[in-house]
Amino acid sequence: MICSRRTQVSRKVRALPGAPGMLEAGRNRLFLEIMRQERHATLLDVARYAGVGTTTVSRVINGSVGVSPKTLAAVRQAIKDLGFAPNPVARMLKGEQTKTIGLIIPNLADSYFSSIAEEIQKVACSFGSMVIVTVTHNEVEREWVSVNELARRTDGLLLAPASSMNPKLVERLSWAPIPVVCFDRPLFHSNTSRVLTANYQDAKAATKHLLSHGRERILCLGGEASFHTVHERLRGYLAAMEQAGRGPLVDVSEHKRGAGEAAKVLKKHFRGKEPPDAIFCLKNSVTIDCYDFLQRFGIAVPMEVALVGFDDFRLAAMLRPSVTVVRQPVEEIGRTAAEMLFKRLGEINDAVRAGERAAPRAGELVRLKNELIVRASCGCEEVPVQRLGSLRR
Amino acid sequence: MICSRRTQVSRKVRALPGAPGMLEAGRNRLFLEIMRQERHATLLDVARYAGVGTTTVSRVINGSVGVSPKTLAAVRQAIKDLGFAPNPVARMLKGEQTKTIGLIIPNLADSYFSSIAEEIQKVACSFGSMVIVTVTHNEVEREWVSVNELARRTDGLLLAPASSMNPKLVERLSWAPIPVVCFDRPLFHSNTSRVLTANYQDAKAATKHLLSHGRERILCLGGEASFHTVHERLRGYLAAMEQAGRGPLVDVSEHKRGAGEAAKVLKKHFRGKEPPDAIFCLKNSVTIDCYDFLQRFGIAVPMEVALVGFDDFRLAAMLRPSVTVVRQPVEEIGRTAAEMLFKRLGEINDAVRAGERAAPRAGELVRLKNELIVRASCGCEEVPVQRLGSLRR
DNA sequence: CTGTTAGCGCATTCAT
DNA sequence: ATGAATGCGCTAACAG
Repeated sequence: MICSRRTQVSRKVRALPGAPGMLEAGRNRLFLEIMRQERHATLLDVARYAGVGTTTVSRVINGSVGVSPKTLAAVRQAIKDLGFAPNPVARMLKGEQTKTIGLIIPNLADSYFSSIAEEIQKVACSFGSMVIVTVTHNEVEREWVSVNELARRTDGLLLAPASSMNPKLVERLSWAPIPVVCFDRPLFHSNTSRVLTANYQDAKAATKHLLSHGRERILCLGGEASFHTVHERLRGYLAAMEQAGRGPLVDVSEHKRGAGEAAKVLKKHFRGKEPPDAIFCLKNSVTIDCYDFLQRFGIAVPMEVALVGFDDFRLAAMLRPSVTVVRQPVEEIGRTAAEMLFKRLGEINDAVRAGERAAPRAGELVRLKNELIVRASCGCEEVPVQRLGSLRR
Repeated sequence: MICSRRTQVSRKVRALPGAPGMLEAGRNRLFLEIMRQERHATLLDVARYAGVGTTTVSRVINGSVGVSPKTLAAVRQAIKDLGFAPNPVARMLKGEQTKTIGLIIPNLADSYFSSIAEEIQKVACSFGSMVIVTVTHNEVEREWVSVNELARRTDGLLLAPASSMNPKLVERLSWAPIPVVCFDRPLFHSNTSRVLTANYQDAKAATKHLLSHGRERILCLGGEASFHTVHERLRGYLAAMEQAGRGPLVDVSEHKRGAGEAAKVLKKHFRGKEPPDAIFCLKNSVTIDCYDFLQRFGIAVPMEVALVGFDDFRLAAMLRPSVTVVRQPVEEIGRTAAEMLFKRLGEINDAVRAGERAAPRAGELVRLKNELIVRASCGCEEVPVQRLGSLRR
């Protein structure tokens, strides 16, 4: 967008004869300036070149309705000759759609979110929109800034809220004239649509699975309990334990970066007089840290301790023992959220071009199902090694 | 950006008395309209509210130089009261910086690229810019579209070219008035800056490492050889083998999605009369597929077959045996590329606000070093299990 | 069917 | 120190 000579050059162009059937000389000059990339062709350039008005060109760009075949051809040719493409920024300023959506997630390096981002990207692309991604690192402050920046330059927002309890943000969003769809975590007391998974239910199921293996002292190891997702999973665990008449064993102390913290917590538990005989991890990274710990200290899985984690991860199936997990439908989450947003965007668009303001609609809630991927760490059998015979002759 | 009632409301406001020391009635009306989110406050609103001109408000926003303390305070108050924030889109249209950069990568779900994206995001944020991400899936067509879309609405581009040999794109970029930095892969015959890693050299080193373990029949397993990165790594492998006087053993047939293909290829090799005693994988996903195959068929690593892969991956250290890899400095790649872009952007900005067009500068080449992470799969010893004593008392 | 014109919100000369 | 006026590129009333 930086183009220092633009102003001067453009003045020159504007001084050119603009009558239909422009002089060859002027035409060439115009052509050259643009070809030399000194600036982009504008609508006006095309109009002049084709010897028509700007409106006509505009019409040709957006649908070509009500334009005589002859002019149409001329304009098309002009567009081609000049390599004209409408300036999206100018369109935005006119209050049209920006053809851009915002995606606000905690972290791009996390495969969970980056996979969702990939899906969202695809959907957006299919709707002819681009995606601006911002990262919050779960900090409400950064989220606030992102929302405000994006609200002015996007058609809609896809948001994994840094906190589910954020009245300030809720108010801001009710304010904003753009639709928002939350995913992974809800945003309480707001009427934004949400795409969530059955955290409670499937955590409960996972815990029950462990219980069905005869495990009694199941340690529930948490991520930060402040996240609604983790909170729900914890609730599921507690429900299952209570239902089974077992006392809960929970440690949701802060597991920040690095295996160090997890190891410390685990050591404490394994030094106790009644060490756990199973562990249920509420979060991807905790599962991995935990596995690392067990492996490093030679604690046999699943014989001594069974393990189930929430969230699948690449290679979970390739570890020995392979790790049983609750898998979230990652792709589906992203796809669904994006589709909901574009659906709403479509409605708004229709409303705008028909009557007035679109009817404010209460947000929907879509709850997706997770899947318990049974592998070996829970106590179920390992997939045996395949026959070697076929290879070694 | 969709706001159907805007036009009407704004007309009303514009008709309000605009004299300094605006009437309380008008002031309240203005205030209410904006507070009711019927529209965003504009520069003009602020000016009217504060009883000053738009220029003054503009000055206050950008630096506040040459404004009397009294007016300054008044304007600041007005901005606060009205919750005014400048519309970024309008600024863009004025030919200012868009405060947006474009990131074009093959895939967001790939942890290599998503980690890079995360870093880029951070850097951009620190420069007050947002990032629009588009995904090419290594298709030149999609890349072409992305570049063209982004060129008009961003200050600069960060690009992992779908193909290193793309004259059309090269020409288009020389055209575009925005700076481009390529990473991971170069773009031949273009003068864009590049951030690459020492693929050749470190692939050679990795191969040598395998050779130093006495391996003789080292199979080089490839990704798509069309990528420059893979090509370079292959060259490194070949150089090492030749230097060691060993015949190369290469299979870079297409390894598309799924372990199926890799398994097929590997089966062929292991059924041969002289099966490989080591494998060097040129690409992350191939390494994993390969490991999976070896594990599934019970081929002992590193005893029967040693394994080294290019690109580190999460859990490589936790597999048993752990996997030796060449690790690319992922974060550094992203950070460096982004910083180079913003440096260039700064130069251009300076040039624009000083004289004229910034001097076109030849692109730099930064080549980052990779690191051979020695773990167990190459034949080096496994890290032993830690003492249990400290845990079990 | 087609052209003229008036803004969208801001930054920016050029006056005062 | 301050303000009026102009235009960035485009769309959409509103005429012909």
